[in-house]
Amino acid sequence: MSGTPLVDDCGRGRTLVIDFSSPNIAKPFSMGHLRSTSIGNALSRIYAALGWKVVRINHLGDWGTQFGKLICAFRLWGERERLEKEDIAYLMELYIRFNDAAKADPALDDAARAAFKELEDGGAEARELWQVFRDASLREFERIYGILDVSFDSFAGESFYNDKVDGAVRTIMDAGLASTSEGALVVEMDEGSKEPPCMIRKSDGATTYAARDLAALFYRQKEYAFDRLLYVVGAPQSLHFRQVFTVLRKLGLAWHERCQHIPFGQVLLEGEMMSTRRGNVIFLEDVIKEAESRALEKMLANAVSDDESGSEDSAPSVDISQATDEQRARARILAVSSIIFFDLKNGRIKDVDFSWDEILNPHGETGIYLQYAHARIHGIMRKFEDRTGLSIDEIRRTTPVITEDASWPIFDAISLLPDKAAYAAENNEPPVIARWLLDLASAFSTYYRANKVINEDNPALSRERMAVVLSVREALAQGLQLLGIRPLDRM
RNA sequence: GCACCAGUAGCUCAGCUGGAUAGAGCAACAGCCUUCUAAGCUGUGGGUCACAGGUUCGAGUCCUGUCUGGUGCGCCA
Repeated sequence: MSGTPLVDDCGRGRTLVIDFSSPNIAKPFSMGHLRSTSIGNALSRIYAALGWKVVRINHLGDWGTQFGKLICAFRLWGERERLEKEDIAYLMELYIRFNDAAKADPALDDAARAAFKELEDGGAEARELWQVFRDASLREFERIYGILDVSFDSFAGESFYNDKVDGAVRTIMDAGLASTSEGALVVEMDEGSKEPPCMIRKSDGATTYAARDLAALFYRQKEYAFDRLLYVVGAPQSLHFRQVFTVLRKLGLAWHERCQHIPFGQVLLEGEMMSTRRGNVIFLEDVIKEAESRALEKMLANAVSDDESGSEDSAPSVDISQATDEQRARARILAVSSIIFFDLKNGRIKDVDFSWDEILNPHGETGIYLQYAHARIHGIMRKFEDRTGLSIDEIRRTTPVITEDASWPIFDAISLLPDKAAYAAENNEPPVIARWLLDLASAFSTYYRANKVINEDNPALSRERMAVVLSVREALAQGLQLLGIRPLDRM
């Protein structure tokens, strides 16, 4: 723990259930998946800091016709050894191959639907394949979540609700809300509303996305008795959530008001939606690797120009393979910081066009800038006691005496955090914290340039400035953590 | 066709719920490393806040309409 909490625990005693990340199984983690993950993770941390009890749910897309496709593809071309060795990459290959083949031969789609029906009916072989696919995918996701420092309390995905859907449908029918339309079971929206009805059972009797979400809602309300339920899901699904929440309201369930869809804009590639199937997709790990090697390069170059006091204007050539494990670990955290921050610095609802140049840019309003400010304070701390003979701990424990005008803008910036955190939670907008961090880091950077903290001749000044800088460090660390970013002590 | 979302500097965006001369970053240009990390700091140029009305003492912010763009619209999830 880093000292006293900087935000009020106004959410004490309340429970938040937050559904985020929720990737579809059998596809590698793409930049498209990152948004829900980073926004959801940041919101989880912000609410938790405000005292809420937070239940993080990864509603895995581990059910549906797509598994019929995978099962079919595996029966046609599958090799166990490759699956075990290549995990998710192999699954994706099969998935793409199947989709291509189905374009030429539509009968394959029927076979896929049949295979999914087998799965739903509990066919042993289909079930076994599904389990293998799911396990392989989950292993891969857990690895990525480890890199991102994201965790979940539950991975109960769509398959988990398979045996709960009938109950949910029955509840809706018993309430007299369901009607039959073109052979399917639907709930009509409000009188006079132009919204299409919510379909809860297909004409062939199969369950729908909406029915599974309703089953999940009933289950979560019973299991967690939440005060708020957030769905961090892309904006294109707005209609779906309006329909589902309307069904809750029509059932007379007062808690429908506690459920909220938190939409966000899509990550586009050259103006188009990313699609694993079409192959125009950027994988998260490729971005992390590129950012990491650039960070390492800079890190090693800095170390070189540090040793040779000569002016090394043109970047010295460095050999990344010489990096220590410790340097690699730092570079990775820095890479992840810049990617997460890039995702969180702007309003949720905006679409973002993916650009290597922008996401890898080390200058300006970036995660790197924030980490740099934090690391520089640690740099001062490492030298302070030897040079001044003063104790950091002692300064930390003492109420600072403020005499310099330059100190005030810093404390003013810091003092905004509680309001920002409350506002960020109320509006479910992590970027509010991101913008506050940039303001604080910018104020600090200016201060840092103009006010040397270590001053051997003036202990009183050293004390005051150290107190200022320690407060900045704590606030930066706290803000970064609210966004799910691990602060670095050294760069 | 209907619904939802958006439109602020060349580009990417803030603008915390109506308050004074609209702010950052990137890009461009000009400066700053013998002193705590230059992944930084300082400065310059750049805006009819899509358009038109309305409410108000006051509108980038609220209302109406128009235009432009994005997304979605029962048997995918």
